[in-house]
Amino acid sequence: MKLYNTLTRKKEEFVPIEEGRVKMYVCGPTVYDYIHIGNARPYVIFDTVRRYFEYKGYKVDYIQNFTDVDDKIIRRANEEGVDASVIADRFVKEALNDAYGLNVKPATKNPRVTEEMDNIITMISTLIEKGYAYEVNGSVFYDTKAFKDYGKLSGKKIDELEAGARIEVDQNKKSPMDFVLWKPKKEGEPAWSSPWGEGRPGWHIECSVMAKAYLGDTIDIHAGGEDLIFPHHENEIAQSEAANGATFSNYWMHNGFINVDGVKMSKSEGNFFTIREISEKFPYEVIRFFILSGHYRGPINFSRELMESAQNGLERIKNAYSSLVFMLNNSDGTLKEDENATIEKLNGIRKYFEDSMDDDFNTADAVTAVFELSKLINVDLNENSSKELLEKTKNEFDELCDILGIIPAKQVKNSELTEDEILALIEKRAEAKKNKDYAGADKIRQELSDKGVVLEDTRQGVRWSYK
RNA sequence: GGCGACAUAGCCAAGUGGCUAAGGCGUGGGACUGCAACUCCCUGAUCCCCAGUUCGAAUCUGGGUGUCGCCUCCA
Repeated sequence: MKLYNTLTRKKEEFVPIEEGRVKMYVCGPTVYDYIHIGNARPYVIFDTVRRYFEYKGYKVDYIQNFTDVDDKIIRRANEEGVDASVIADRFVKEALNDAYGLNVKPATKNPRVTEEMDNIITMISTLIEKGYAYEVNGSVFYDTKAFKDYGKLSGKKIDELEAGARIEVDQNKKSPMDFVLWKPKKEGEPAWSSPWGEGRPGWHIECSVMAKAYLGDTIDIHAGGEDLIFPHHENEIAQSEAANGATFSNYWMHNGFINVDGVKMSKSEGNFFTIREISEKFPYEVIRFFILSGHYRGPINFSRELMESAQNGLERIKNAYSSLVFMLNNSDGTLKEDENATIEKLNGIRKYFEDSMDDDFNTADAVTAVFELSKLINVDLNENSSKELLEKTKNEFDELCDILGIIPAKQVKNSELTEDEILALIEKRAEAKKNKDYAGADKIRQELSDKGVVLEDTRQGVRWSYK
């Protein structure tokens, strides 16, 4: 397996620290609002990475944090007149709901900043002891000049950064590039006690601490959005490697951004979409499928047209799957002589899928493999196919879709009618059709449709499914 | 200003030296069909421009043009 490592800017063969195990840390959202389509991308992409590792037989430790202390959370809490923890709890819950909807497997652990204060204070203390951090008036800053590798991930040089720095510099800092590890309490803000007084941690320290706490000093893969490369991930490296005296992460993976109309999505542009909003128009699974249809490192554009395109494509896959299940239910027998060619095709499709995923998780090509499989079902299989072949096809379909996190089956049990009642109505309609009573037949089809059951007349007979 | 990414059909999108440049959506035509849906067949590319390397380039090199991102909270 090869994956693109931001640190070396090359595709590299993946070699785990511990055989058969992958330690992954993915930067999670700040919980001040519902997660947006941009957050959904790393959720879906790295969940798919995880699923593929698991398919390959690895055990994956998957850690994704929630940033639950932050200016934006505090601001919102003040607006609503509630405690910051109320806002954080609410949106952690909502983020988990959205992740569930996107069929993201639960993380091994979702640590939260507020639950890691002891570890945070310990690491900051270590950094001070080792001479990588200094305290001024209740603030603790990281001394970027003390860490000689600073800039190795983003390819930036401190001097150039200083020249280009346009931010208002905190007078307490030794250098403009130094970043805060601990900030003193301000009135009306949540605070924790520390050796440097009441306060709260800076943003970057949390990920270093949580990765260490749950995965150890050196992890296999650290992932997140490309905007996190600098300064967030650069700072994490500086913190972790200085404190632990070990390589922080062997591989760094970054997903590209989602644009809207070719421009970055942002609240100020007014082109901001939460997953919740989108899910009112398009099912979650379409959002997931849409994200997987492009390469994770490139930018993708978000628009209604593209979502519709994704929806139609997914529908095609689902139709093929229903057709397969329908054929399977009415089949029997072992593999026939003339079916060997189809078996060959199945093997070829699986290989294509694996080759694609092995090459830096090329999900766009992996999706193509699923389309090929759909085509195979529609063209090469029919009512005379053996049960063995159909089962083999279904197994492959299920496995590939499971890696991508696509659920090909139509939703189940979405009707007040029992299966017997449905079959009875189908029988009744067949009778009407036989008597050329098409109005009557259509009436029954409409009745079923109103009750959530869709009928389709295929060459092999009437196929029904829930809406 | 510094650093970086990208440019392939109407749209989306793979492909990083070598058969007729995947796949999806859409369009148009046809088949099937009582209708509908599904499905099938057919339908589309001087691979941004120029120069170079090579027997051979979408793919490598140089230059140009264009779009975008990071450098400030951000997935």
